[in-house]
Amino acid sequence: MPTTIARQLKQRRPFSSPEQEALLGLRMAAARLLAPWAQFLKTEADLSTSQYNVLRILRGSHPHGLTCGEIGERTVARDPDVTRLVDRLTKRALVKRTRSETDRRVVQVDITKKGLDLLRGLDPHVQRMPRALLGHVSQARLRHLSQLIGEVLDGMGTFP
Amino acid sequence: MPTTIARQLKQRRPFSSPEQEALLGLRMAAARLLAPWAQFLKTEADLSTSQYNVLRILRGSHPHGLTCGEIGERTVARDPDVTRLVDRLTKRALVKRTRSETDRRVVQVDITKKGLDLLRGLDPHVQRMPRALLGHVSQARLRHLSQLIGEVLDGMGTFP
DNA sequence: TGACAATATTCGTTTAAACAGATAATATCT
DNA sequence: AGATATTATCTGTTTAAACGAATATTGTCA
Repeated sequence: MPTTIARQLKQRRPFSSPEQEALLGLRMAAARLLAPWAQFLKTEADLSTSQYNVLRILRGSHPHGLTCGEIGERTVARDPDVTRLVDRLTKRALVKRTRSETDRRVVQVDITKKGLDLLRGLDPHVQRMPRALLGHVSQARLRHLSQLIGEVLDGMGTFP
Repeated sequence: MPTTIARQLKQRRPFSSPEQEALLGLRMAAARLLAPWAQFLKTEADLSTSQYNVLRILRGSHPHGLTCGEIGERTVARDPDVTRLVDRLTKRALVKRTRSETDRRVVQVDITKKGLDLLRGLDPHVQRMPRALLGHVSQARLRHLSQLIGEVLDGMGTFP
């Protein structure tokens, strides 16, 4: 018996529009995916999701590093908050700062060996997660799902 | 030109599996949906998403109210944390507590008129949101998306 | 040179969430 | 009646995020 989103939400009434149903479905899926993920990161590596994301970004541009501004752009955070986040990561020696030689205002933040090791230790679980959470859906359907999500993301409006 | 999730993520490599792509897609969609929502609730009504959810739940069982334990079950929160959340809502007179007559250990938490008014004021925006965010995708495709998400939610594994 | 812009930081503050531990009040069961 | 369980609270603490405001340093440009 196929389970509808309304059923999952223990909602009596059907949805008033396909948009409503899709949005609620995405929100519910998100909640069920993100919470375990955040939990896992915290217990396993004592990282918040933002911290993990920043580390991932930095691994992506290793060994060049990124400026605080660039990090802020990619994570939609404001400069002072980036500074503090980097502070916390620096305190644990997962990243390091170096003044740029060419423009001495900017600071290059780069992931350290310890940071890379931490991420590498997490990688197997990160690899495992998709199958653990989505393994019960056929690959053809997952491809279809990705296709549709791509369309949703592409040109998604703003709210409010 | 269709946009893939890999493109949205500014990722060079394609995904190693459909599961990975779908999971990342869901996470990204979630982030882009949930952040504006949280932002909106905060600026418009000074509510956190958990607070809003609790109010919604209470509206659903108005005027009977729910015990703290029941609220905790539905929001996966511990009792002391429920108490504090209810504290905050009580301080703003959005909910009220009443000792149960039959079992004087339990406290019935119920949404107040003020809380109902607050929710009602939000409702139009809540109605508007789905179209604002997803209006660019055809209804047929959204129905398809909901169908797939339903399958994902149904029998989703656990992680770790 | 001097005004202005850009970059990162510092400081202070507020907030909600999360967790642990202890306690009061009441029910229930033997 | 007494032991135990349940329900909600209180207390204390830690944490990260978020916001505002100010500041030092450096670069840019007229």
